[in-house]
Amino acid sequence: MARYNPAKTEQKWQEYWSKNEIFVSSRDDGKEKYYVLEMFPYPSGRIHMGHVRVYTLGDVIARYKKSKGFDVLHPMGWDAFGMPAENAAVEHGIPAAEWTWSNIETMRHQLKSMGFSYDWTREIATCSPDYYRQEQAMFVELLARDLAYKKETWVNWDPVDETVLANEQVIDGRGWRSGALIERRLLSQWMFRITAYAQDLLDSLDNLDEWPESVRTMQANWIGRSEGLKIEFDLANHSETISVFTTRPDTLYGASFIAIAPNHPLASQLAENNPTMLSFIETCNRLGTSEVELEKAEKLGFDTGLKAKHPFSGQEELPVFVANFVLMSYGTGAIFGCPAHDQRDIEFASKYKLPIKTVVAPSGDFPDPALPPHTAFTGDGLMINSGFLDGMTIDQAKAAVAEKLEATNQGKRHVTYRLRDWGVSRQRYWGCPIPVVHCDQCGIVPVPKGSLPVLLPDDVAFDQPGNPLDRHPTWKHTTCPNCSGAAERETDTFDTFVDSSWYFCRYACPEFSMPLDPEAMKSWLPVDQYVGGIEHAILHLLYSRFFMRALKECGYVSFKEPFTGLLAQGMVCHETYRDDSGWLYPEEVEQTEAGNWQRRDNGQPVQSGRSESMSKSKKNVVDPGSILKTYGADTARLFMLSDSPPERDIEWTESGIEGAWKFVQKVWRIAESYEPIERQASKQHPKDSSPQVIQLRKHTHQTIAAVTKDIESFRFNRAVAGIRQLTNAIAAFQENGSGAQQAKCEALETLVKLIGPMLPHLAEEMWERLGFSASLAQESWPLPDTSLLSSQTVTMAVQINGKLRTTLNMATDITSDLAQERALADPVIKAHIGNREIKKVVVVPNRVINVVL
RNA sequence: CGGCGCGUGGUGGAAUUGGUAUACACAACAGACUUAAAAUCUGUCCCGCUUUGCGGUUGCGAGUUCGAGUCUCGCCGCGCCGACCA
Repeated sequence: MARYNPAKTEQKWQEYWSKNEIFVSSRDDGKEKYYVLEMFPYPSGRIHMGHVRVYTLGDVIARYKKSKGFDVLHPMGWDAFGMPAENAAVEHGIPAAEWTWSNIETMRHQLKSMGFSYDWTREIATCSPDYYRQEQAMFVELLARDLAYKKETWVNWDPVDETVLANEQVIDGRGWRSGALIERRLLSQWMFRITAYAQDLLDSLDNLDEWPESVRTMQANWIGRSEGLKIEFDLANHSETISVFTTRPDTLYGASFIAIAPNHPLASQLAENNPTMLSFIETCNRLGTSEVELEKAEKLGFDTGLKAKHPFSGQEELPVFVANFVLMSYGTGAIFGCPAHDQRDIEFASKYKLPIKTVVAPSGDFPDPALPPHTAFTGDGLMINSGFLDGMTIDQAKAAVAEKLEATNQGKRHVTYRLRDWGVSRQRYWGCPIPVVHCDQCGIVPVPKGSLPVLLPDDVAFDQPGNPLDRHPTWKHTTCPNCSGAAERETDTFDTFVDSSWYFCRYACPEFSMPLDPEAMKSWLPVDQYVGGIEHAILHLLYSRFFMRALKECGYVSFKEPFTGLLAQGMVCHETYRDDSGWLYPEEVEQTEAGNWQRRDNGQPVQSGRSESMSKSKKNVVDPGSILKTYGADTARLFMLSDSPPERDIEWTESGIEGAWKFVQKVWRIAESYEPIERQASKQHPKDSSPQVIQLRKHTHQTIAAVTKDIESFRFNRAVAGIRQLTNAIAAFQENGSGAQQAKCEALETLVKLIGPMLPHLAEEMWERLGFSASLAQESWPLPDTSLLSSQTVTMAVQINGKLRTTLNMATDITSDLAQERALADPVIKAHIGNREIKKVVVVPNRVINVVL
């Protein structure tokens, strides 16, 4: 008996699928469409285990849906712009484009060897001019609709690399590459007006019921809607007014100061004639953005000398501070401080000896002796010391203050969001050029659609820090499309999140001459099932949701939610190993008989650490390439599906992959040992079969029902468990009597169909061996025979006072009375009851009988 | 500090959504086959006891219920995310 040879078999079927265009999608109006998509990879060089996991999950769904009769769209492409290509250019002198395309080549080959059912004719790469020209065309339209604009914003500036850094690239106040101290700088940046849709992005989350609750909550928190009041404070000694946003207007009588952000316009104005204030503001701006520094940062203020008039009394004057904890980017950039009822304000007030006036009386004991001193009371209570508000609840007081201030035009109810507009400018080379020119005469002029794409130049130099586009001898010099005078190109490129905000649309019409083909959009979009990592739960998904709304406004699409269903899968983890020299790869260590770890090369002891997400920096990675070579794609796929549910992290283990390998071999052995019988005969199941034969048939059909349900709900680990049980039943089946061959044949054919989406190569090979000539990939999913699903008898639990005492077999249609009678007649139960009195008997049909004493 | 999630054997995890806790595997141990190994097959495998049985067990403690891994409250522990959002 030959062992299953994955290398040979897998290649055979991959060639077959490709040659016969099994997975090339085209719309057939007779069928319902199903678009399944996994997040496309960044072409970093080689695929990693995370890719294997997410693409396996998507492939199971795609193959399953195809067998259920859907017109499936399952494409793949490349998120191909981004920093690593530039780093390769800097470090190894390889042009970014060349590096990227060669990585794509390698990874495409690797993905193909995994046997994924992609329609490769629709492949796209975001770095291809065919792709980014369309992105540029869409940008021009967003610009025309004021959904894109240029604005001065504060950014993290790395003075050594001469580039803007994202928050996550600033580590402890220093640039992640250069190590230079990061400055806050005001730079002119391109922005997308995502805030225009803040409310809709929030409201629509309610309709995304096929998304995980956690992702919806994260998005809602990110958008961060708060309702409050804008209050205008007149100044006693200045002509300006200060507009303040608050969610606690009820505490207005407790106000003891006003604080404005260091970069508030009024602060800048005052600092012009006040060097001390200017230097205070500069200190604030230098403050790093890292968590640690913010955590430690003391609340600091600078008294401007201005006095604000309390809107109610008009008499009371509140000092106006510039304070480092007030953010210009939220609300109005100014607050009123009510120390008694806000933790930040009480810290500030304690430092600067400002009054602390209680206006909300707690119902219980406050201050709570258990709490540290200087703790603000933020709970519920009734208003005191607050004039006309006294005695009201917080909510009543909020409404009363809003009403009164609105009546006198000193305030207005206002909703504000934590969400900021999306800054899309990057001072980088390897990205989509932003298609505008800067003309001295005409200002910012979009590049006309006929002149697109604005191509990235190939001949760029990385010998200096900063953006090579900016230094290119010729590229940025051009003429104004408007006046034909000399003009300069925009040298910023797009954030790569822009590229990934619409790629899923382009798959539907990869070669269309305009951004999107309306017909294709109608046929395929939105994505029915999106699969990807939880790390993109906020930004990528939110940006895509915004982009669809923007495209809808431009008339390209008619929907606004891009992803109907979302499956967020967990990470692939592995133990970490290290010794004095640093981290070690799993293949560099081995386990001793005592269970300790040591180095393979010199036997020195090695520390093993906890299991963490696979990452190159900790070297706890396993290369899919070597796994593929040793075990083949099907085994790797099975490992990813068994044991753990998709949304949870999985631990990569040697024994786990061995277990998957053994199962693949076991299934193959069953197929090998089986002599195919006459096809016609197998269809007829005789009526005089033995109970064992009927049992196998029932098991087969129950497995179909269970596995179908499990796949529909993405519980692949359960599906695998069910398939393993059926496999064990077939292996153990020794009957030869009437109907035995037919039953075994039916079980085997079913098994092959059920493993089809998970182990497609093995399944095809077995299908062929069972005597079928057509590809399994084109077969339909089995339907259970419902007459075999129900059983005449069921095992019921009999409890006494909720404690299991025995089990009894009963007919499924037995009446409750009869079931109760039989249970009470059972000798075990009788013995337990003894001569105690029965208070009550609860009968749950086909489940349990509980005798209450 | 806040938000969200999780806690079931040595391990990954099941549990018909309030109804027989530990399915399916991994590891371990014992046995069969073998000159031997690998592979394969069979058996044991939550804990305790006075072992045909009895008692206990889903992080800990309470509650609701005829019945709780599942619902409620309070602790403890772990993980992820956010971070001065007025």
